[in-house]
Amino acid sequence: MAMSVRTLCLGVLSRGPASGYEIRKQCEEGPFRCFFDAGFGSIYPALRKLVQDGLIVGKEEAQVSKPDKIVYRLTDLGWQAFLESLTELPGADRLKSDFVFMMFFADYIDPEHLGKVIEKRLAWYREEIARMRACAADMADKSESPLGESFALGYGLAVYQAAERYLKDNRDALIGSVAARRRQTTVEAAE
Amino acid sequence: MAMSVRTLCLGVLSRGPASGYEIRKQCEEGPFRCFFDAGFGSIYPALRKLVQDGLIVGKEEAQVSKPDKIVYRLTDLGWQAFLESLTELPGADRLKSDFVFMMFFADYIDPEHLGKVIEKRLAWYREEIARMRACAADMADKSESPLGESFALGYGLAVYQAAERYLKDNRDALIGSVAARRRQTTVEAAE
DNA sequence: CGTCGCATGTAACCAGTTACATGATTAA
DNA sequence: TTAATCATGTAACTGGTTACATGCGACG
Repeated sequence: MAMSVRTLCLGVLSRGPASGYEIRKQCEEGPFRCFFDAGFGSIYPALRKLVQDGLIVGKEEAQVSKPDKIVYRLTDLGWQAFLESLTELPGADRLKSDFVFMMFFADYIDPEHLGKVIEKRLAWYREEIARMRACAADMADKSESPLGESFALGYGLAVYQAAERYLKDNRDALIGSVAARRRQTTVEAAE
Repeated sequence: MAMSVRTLCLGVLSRGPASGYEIRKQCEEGPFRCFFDAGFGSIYPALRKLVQDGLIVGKEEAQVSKPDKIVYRLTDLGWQAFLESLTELPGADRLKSDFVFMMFFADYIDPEHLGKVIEKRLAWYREEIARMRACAADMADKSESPLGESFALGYGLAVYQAAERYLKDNRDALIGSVAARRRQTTVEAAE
């Protein structure tokens, strides 16, 4: 299965009709947040393509004190394509982390800056974890909420918590060691 | 800091001279493996660009019973650029996971296929964890190995282990529930 | 005698990002 | 009146992937 903005849109629409703007919102805020990202610049063209291919249909809806919006929903063909995509094998995960790249070269980073960077990441993780917890609580309220959604959310939560814990537990040792090594090399250079 | 193949090459070369081919190998096998990925099609052009910009220099080296290779190393300017890139703030991580996308819609997946997919992912995690452990052991042998490298490796290990554990602990419940719900809806449809 | 590993590269392609354009309404 | 939110979209660009081209030596 090649996860692209295209399949992402099908997935979001399988949960109910939505406009392009709302799809974007769900990527930013909903349970999707941690795994997917797509900007307007990729969503709108994808939606148009999906309409062309007959996988979705759009209906313009007027709103009070808001611009009109085009609400899309899956067609039978769209449902078929979506369900079929779920029978394939998922491709490999791809993680691109500037942060880990940086940590990899921590020895070259000023300990003070290093501390700041890790602190910031830690704060970010905590925010994300809180958001996910809130999302999980929301889900628990609704009975008959999809099993997959809570499984995926739990998965993300487990991973984020592990990352948070690792950073919390190892940050001081790393920063301390880097600082110590720096002092040492400074002394050596002076001799 | 915008992590790109360009900065990736600088990072790899900061650990010692290497050819384009060797850089690729390190991305595939070394401690970089879990965080970065780049093919020849992006590495070779990046290297040429870096030479043009004066950040690295290449020297052709003959080898016995192997094709010649071009070994690159950082120039002073290259070191400067690399170190400076480490003073910036890292961008947000981007994870693209077909697997989590699929799990999100587990309710629509045939339980048998679901089991197979999760099993495969679990096996993959175990392989990766073993590889990382071996890599960590290698590092421990060498004294004076960079602190950042083991920190980054430990971080990856922590995350992968958490993912593995979550999958192991929750897989049966998920598959069971999906199967049960399917049976139920089948019965309801029959009525 | 085939094919795998080493080694370098190019060209076409594609997906997605960024920046821009438009415009109404609402809250500070 | 300024900024923010809702809402849709386009055009240019960038970065990276894929597939191809080339060639030698080793191994089975």
